[in-house]
Parts: sequence; C-alpha cells; structure tokens
Amino acid sequence: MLQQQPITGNGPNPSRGLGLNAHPGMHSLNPIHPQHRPDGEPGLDGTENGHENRRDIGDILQQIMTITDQSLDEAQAKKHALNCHRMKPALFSVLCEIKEKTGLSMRNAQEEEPQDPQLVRLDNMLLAEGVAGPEKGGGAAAAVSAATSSGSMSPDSSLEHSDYKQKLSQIRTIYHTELEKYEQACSEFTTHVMNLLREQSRTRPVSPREIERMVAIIHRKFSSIQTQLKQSTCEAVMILRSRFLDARRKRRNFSKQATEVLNEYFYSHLSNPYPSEEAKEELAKQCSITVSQVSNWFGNKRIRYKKNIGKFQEEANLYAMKTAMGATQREGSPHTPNSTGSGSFSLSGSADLFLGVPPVNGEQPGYHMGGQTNGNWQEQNTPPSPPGSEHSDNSD
DNA sequence: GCATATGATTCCGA
DNA sequence: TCGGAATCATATGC
Repeated sequence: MLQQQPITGNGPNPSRGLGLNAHPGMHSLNPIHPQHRPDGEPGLDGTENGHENRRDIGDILQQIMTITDQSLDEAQAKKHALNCHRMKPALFSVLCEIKEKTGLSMRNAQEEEPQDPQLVRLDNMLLAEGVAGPEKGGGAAAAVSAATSSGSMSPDSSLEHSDYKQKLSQIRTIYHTELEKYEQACSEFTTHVMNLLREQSRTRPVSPREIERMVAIIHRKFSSIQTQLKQSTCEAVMILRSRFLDARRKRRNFSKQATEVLNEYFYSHLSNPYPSEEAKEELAKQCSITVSQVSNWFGNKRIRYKKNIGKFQEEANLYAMKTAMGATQREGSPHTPNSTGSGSFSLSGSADLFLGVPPVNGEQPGYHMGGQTNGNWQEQNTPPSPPGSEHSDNSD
C-alpha cells in the first residue's frame, strides 16, 4: 500500500514536489505526458502551462489523499471544491482510463467461469424430482409413478402415494419460498449496490463495466447460497424417497377380501389357474393391487398348492362350497352380486364358474374336490396351454 | 422367540 | 416374456 506521509496542509507540498511520483500508481498517468498527446497541443504539462497544470493535479491528488483524514463537513466542503475544480474533468478522464485498463485485466482473470457441474447436477435432480421447474401434475406424481414402475414393489396404497406427494409438495413449497426470498434479497442488494456505485460515480470514476462486475460478484455470492439451498432440498428429497421406498418394500398381506377374490378364481380355475392378462387386470382391480402382484400371487399359489395339495384341499372345499352357494343364489336372482361383493366380476377366464357354464360330472366347474385328479398343470410341470385353448380341460 | 404364512425377488429354462 | 423353483424378508399367531 501507499506509504502515506504526514500531511501538514492541503496545498501543494513543496517537499513532495508535485506529488505525482509520490504515488506508485501515478506512473499510469502517462496519457497526460506530452509525448503521449497525439495532437501535440500544449496540454496539461506543456511548456507554457504545464508546470502550473502539474501543480493543479498535484493539488487535487493531495486533497484526495487527505480527504479521509478530515471531518465529514470538511470533507464535504472539499469534495464540493474538488468537483468544481477546473482540472477535475481532465483528472477524472485519466482515472477513468486507468480504471478501464485495470478493469480489463481483472475481467480477463474472472470471466469465462464455467458452470458449476455440481449445480447442474442439483438442478437436474430437482427438476427430475418435480421440485424445481413448473408444477406439472407430474412432479411428485411422476416421481411416484417412476418409483412404482421401476420396481415391482407393492404400490397398494394410494395413501402412501398421497403422503409422499404431500411431503414432496411441502419440500417444493419451502424450496420455492426460499428461492424467491434469495432472489428478492439478491435483487434488492444489487439495486442498492448499483445505486451506491452510481452515487459514487459522481465523485470517482465508476465505469458501467465495473458496475456489471460488481453485480456479477453479488450474483455469484447469492448463487452459492442458492446452491446450498438446492443441496439441502436434494437431501430432503432423497431422505423422503428412501423412506418412502423402504416403507413400500415392506411386505404387507393383502386384505381378506383380496385373498378371497384370488382364491375364488384360483380354485374355480384349478384345472388351469393361469389367468389371462385381462383376467389379471380385472382381479387386480377387484383386489386393489397391481397386475404384477396378481401374477406373483398366482405364481406362489401354484407352487405352494402343488407342493402340498393335501394341505390346500380343505381350502379348496371351502371355496367350492362358497361358490356353490353363490351360484345357487344367483340362480334365484341373476343380478345378485357374487361373493366378492362387487357384482361386476365378469372375468373372461372365470366365466365357466360365474356365468353358469354347465359343470362337468355334476360338480362345480374347475374345482378339485377330495380324491379328484389334480389336472394337468400340476403333473406336467410346465405352463399349460394359453387361455383360449383352456376350455377342454375342465375335467379336474 | 419361534414356526408358519405369505408377498416379493431372483435365477433359470422354454 | 412367462412361469417354475428357490429363496428372502416380513407378517402373524402362538
């Protein structure tokens, strides 16, 4: 820094000459040197008035340098005097030039800042999670559907969905509120600083580029705060998501009604317990579970039934009886809902049972009663013929 | 706490 | 891609 010497007065200090050499930065004042004046005009330090002008400049600089040591009133008065000084415009332009040069070099060092990859990642994630960006009905819903479709987890609960959506929505709200606050604060602070600089530009050279640079610095600072906000938001979403997925990963038994519907279908199609895609969809709807859960259930059921037919015989009888009773009731009143209680259970695959297909050998169609053969699928150990060719194997 | 039931997952073959 | 089989992980009943 400048080694400031004690200053005894405001006027030109003879002991310091013109003061130009006393300041290291004054080397940059070349533009006012005669050999740098292209017009050759006897300028600021030309031969005629040069000496006097130099004294003037030295005088102004001296005053500038001592201005901070003075009281506010004194300083204001001095400031006014400086502003009115006849040399002020010339000195001002010189300072502007210096600032422009130093500003350029500073800019070169600061510009071309690449976008922070971490910020990009955070932005992308927030966008993908539906936290940032426009609120599409998607946002949370999309995340939920993505979560449910990515794995075959038990998405049975719209309750969990709404819970997840609600929490995500909360995060989203907080995020946007905070973001808005930061943006507002940033904008206010920027305006404030710009006003200050504009105010200062009346007494010292402040180029528009300098203001731009200052604004950029402020924006960078606020953007780092925003990054932190985005980071915490991402963490919150990840925690919520992991909790949500963990909760969904937990196995839950199907409702009694769902199990009944599935069992009814299974035992009424024991000869060929392979529901078609449509049947699976219908069953899924009936049980409020997914098609893949229906598939899982039938897969498990077939295996476990085959492994231990004896154990399931009782269950089979039970469902046979139930269905028989249901069928009897339906005979009396054709529109009476079946045992599932829905009244709309009209699966194509279950038509032989529920739509009154004549039973083979006088028994309930498709049922294994005690001592009966178990049909082909258990013995063949291979998937049976596809639905459509199944109507011939009702002999179980 | 243990045995059993049950839904989900994974691997493999057709 | 579907289904069988084995297995895992959790729920449930005692």
